[in-house]
Amino acid sequence: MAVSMHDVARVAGVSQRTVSNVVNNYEFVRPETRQRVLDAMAALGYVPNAAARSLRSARTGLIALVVPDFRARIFADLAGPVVREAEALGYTVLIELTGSDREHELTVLTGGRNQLTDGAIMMALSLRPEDGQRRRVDYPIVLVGDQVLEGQVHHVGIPNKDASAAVVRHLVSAGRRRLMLLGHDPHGGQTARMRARGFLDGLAEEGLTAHEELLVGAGWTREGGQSAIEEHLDAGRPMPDAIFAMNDSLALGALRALHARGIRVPQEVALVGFDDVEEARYATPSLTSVSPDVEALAANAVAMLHEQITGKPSGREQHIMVDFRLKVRESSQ
Amino acid sequence: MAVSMHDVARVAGVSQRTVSNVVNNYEFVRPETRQRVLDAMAALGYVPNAAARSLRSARTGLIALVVPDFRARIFADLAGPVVREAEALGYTVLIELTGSDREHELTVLTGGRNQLTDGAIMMALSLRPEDGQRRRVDYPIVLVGDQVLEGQVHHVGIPNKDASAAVVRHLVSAGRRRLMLLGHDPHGGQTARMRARGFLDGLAEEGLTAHEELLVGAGWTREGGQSAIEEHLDAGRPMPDAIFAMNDSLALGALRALHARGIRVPQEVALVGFDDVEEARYATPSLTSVSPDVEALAANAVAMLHEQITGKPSGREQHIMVDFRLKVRESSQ
DNA sequence: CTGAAAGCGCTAACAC
DNA sequence: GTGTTAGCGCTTTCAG
Repeated sequence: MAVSMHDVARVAGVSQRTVSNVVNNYEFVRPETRQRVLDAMAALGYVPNAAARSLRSARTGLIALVVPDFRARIFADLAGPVVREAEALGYTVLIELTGSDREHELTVLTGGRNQLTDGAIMMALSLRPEDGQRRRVDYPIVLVGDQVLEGQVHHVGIPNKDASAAVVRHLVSAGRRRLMLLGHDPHGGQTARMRARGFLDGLAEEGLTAHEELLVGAGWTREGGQSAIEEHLDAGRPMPDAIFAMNDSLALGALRALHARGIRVPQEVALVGFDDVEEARYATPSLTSVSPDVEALAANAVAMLHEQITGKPSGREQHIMVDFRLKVRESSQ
Repeated sequence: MAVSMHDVARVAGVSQRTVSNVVNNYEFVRPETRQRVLDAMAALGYVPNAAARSLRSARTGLIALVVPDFRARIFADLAGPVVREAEALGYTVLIELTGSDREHELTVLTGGRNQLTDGAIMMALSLRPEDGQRRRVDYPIVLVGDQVLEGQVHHVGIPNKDASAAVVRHLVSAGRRRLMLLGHDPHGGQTARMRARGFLDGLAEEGLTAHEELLVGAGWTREGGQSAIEEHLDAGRPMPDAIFAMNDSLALGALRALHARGIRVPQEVALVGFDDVEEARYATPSLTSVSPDVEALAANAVAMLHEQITGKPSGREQHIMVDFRLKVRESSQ
């Protein structure tokens, strides 16, 4: 059996209460008493028991990070900052992988399997807006990304619409006029819809209109991007002078297809992606991409969750949009 | 306050003990009693309290996955399989990020900050062999990757040596003779040393010897690979007809440098990497790479940890090497 | 098969 | 400032 507070108290010649006070940095302990307790703790190798503490305090100090999969770069990028921010507030992060399964995501929304975590940060891909109603109200949750639920659900989002419009402005100001949207999916998730909206709004603001044949559907993967471009070219459809791929995977796939067909980027076609994955910097040519502020995403999500957990009245907005930057690289200039 | 077993017992008209039996799938409960309890649980929305359970049973059901950083692809690749395997055995996975900090890795080795986890799977990069002595014996740990500590530490490894020798055989059988080792670091970590060893042994087996000037040091990053190749070429050192880069980042950096200098891959120089990151498949030309069996790595690590936690006598080896495959792609043929 | 009851280690209300 | 003490919700020993 591990050493308990009781053992420490006995060795230090104080009561358990005093040991607890020291462990929890309670202010009013005489310095010499504190030192005696600290010495006893060190001598015995005392480590507080998390289970007992959370049983008593009804808080576990654990928060869940619920993501579809770590293979997709954006989720892996999120993990580091979330862990760091959480640690700073005294939480430990626990991973939960949903595989984008709707049932699994609903389970989290309705309170999780057991009372293991104080709350969750979730990147949900399969929830529907009306699922918000099913949320268990006393389980703190912050949604990250795009899926906005109905009801009182805190949320930190990526500025898909604004950033997409910014991409259009960038391309048009560089003299491009025939813009292709790659990865179009009007009945897909909110991410796809918002990025398309930003693209179309951006065109409209510039006095341009979208060419139907340049709104190209494709799975949001490299294979998707590559084959969509190949098919487009092989079918002899109108040639764009710029391509906005809805994420970097699509863009890198497109780049490969263009390269294989001998079409020069950016001379003949400019190319812009979204997410700014690491590879974007190292592609040939390096890829212009939208870089959402992931650190801010993590920091806000953890802070909002912490506020819910501690029940602090929030001065913060319930919905936050983080900032973005357009990293202009070789592929678009 | 949440519903407790006591509440369920009262509603079902049984004792708390019986509820516990039902929750834990204890066999000898009369079916009708079981059903009554189940109904009561459903009616009250009962969820077992993890803290109380682990306080009582001295097991938390949590295991820590300790990695340097999720940005490095290999760690992200490991997370999914580990979580799945752990789940199958009834564990939940908790992330701990060390940032390759030796102190942090030592903390884990010596038992972790608190008794929050039943054990840990660690990918240690900064520990030294002698640190094995400092291990707290009653805290189950499985090391993953290469760093083997002295003493009784379970370990699942990647076959760096064998795989590197296989790369050499592949290149030689394709007619290459002047092989460069990129990323050489004879005083570096065990990963670098074992891959170099495999490379040199492989050459020796083929009756070839390594040219000193073709053992090229470089940081294991794209920048490292790129600048090392650029310098090598600019200095007019001997030109290899094949390059074995010790990881894919190095290889992709090298590819960029070769491309920039107009050297054709694989016609003039063949190129092989290690790790088989996703980008390897999508590089131009696609990159031949060693693909360690990450699923097996995860499965073995979790199984070994589980055995230590439950104190089961292990029929399994204490040190396991997982399998690998050489994915031959355009860059080497 | 089921009931009664003893803690697991800790926090915090209550005393002094 | 410090000691006493009552549980938090659960598992498990001992009876029946």
